[in-house]
Amino acid sequence: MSLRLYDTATRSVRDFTPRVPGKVSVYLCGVTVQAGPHIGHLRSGVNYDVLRRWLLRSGYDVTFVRNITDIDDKVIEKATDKGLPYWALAYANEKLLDDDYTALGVMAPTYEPRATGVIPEIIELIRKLIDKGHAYPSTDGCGDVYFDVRSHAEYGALTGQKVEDMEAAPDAPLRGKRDPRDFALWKGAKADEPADAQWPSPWGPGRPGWHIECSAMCWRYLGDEFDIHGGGLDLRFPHHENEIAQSRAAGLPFARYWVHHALLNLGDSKMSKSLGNVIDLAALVQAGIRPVELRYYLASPHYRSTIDYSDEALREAATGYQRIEGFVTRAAENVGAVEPGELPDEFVAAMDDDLNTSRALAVVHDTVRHGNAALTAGDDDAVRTALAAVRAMTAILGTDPLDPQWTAGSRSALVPVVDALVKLALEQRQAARARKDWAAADAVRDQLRAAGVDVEDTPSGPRWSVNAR
RNA sequence: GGUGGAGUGGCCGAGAGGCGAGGCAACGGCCUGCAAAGCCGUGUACACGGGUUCAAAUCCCGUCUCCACCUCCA
Repeated sequence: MSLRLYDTATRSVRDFTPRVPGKVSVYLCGVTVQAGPHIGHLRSGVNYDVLRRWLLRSGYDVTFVRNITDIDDKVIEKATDKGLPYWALAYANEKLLDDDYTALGVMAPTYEPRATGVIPEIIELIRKLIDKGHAYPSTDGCGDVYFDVRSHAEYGALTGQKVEDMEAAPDAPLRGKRDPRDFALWKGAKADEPADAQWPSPWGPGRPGWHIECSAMCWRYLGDEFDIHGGGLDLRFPHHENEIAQSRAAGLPFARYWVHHALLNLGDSKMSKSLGNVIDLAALVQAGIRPVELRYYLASPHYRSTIDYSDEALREAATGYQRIEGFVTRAAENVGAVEPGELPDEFVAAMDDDLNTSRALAVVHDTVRHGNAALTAGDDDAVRTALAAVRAMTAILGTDPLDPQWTAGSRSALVPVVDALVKLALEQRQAARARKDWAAADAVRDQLRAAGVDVEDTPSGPRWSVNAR
């Protein structure tokens, strides 16, 4: 049994077979950095990070490219509003995105190209398209170059639409278009646009249209054909449809599998910058949610299921994560930090089945339950087995509680100091308990709790931990 | 108007013709001085109306509601 993936282009789950045995190339449509990221963007990062980890664990050599779209109308507009060059705003937002991805344990991509870094490839692609009769310069002399939608018979195949049935963009001035559905490959510079947002081209100064950059980046970094192209459901049309049209019409085979993740809704609609219904990581951290808990929340539902965000559901997820974390830390205290081991067959089957993380997580919880029972029974071998399995499984999801990514904070030099101090207090408490002075014993525990230290009595004596929040 | 998708127990969330995924919450029990954690047990849910079938949450027909896309969007 090996990986099966849902492919949007065929609307079916297909066996995944990479183009080159043993190697997988992935292109993920990243973010247009017009603003800082919200948790919907983070879902995207986490979902594909899980895909990537699963491919790696399956033995593939993975080349993972995720782009940054650093120029477009809104970036220019917002930068101008703030009196900044477009590139300063784009870079600042790119850093914010990177910070959040890092905080959530999303692995850095193999490469992260920017749209403005592939202008030569973009010009080359446009030239090919014009030569083949799939693109034409605007007839009104504005410097735009358009893709001729009618010239490409496959146009609409990805989303199952017929060109005739599509609504013509209501706000689109025809400018020099032959058909209102034709889209810009190159946008001629306008008089009021900043000079540093323009590049020379055979069709006059200007900048790339929205879609062509991705075709160019795929081509430049992954070649004529590659395995998986990913992105949000909202990008299927027009963005991905247009990418396919451009690349195929230019003679490139392009992506072999199309993976789209569902969106994260807040209220009645998807979280989006333009609607303003946005929550970011900083706000959640402020509310006491740890990044690993957010990651768990984002990775738990299937990637093709919409997440209707709610504080309550996020808190419940955090509690669920803490159950796993509780077992892992207690187990490690008892039998030492066992390294991640073999994956249970059921977990592998769930992940191979179009990355069914929910089903995979059920296996994690089952294993945790058995591990807890083993802990109570004092069966160290069983504890070690369960711990190794839980660590291996959670590592795939990127939520292994013992991963240094998440334990770094508690590895403070102060830990031994606190440990010594707490031990002193616990000695007092044990003494009080020995003489059955429950009031005094409970007072110690209450004071420790107030100071941020939880005390639990176990068969092997009291243990302490810092309050989760 | 066109194209995809969804409605599952108090909540979240898998499943997709017959065996009650899993988590959170709740209740009962065990353990505990108490607590916490943990373990055991308890819930018979699949939007609605028809139909097919020995058997339907799962298939078919119809209805309702919701989401996404067709315009910048992860």
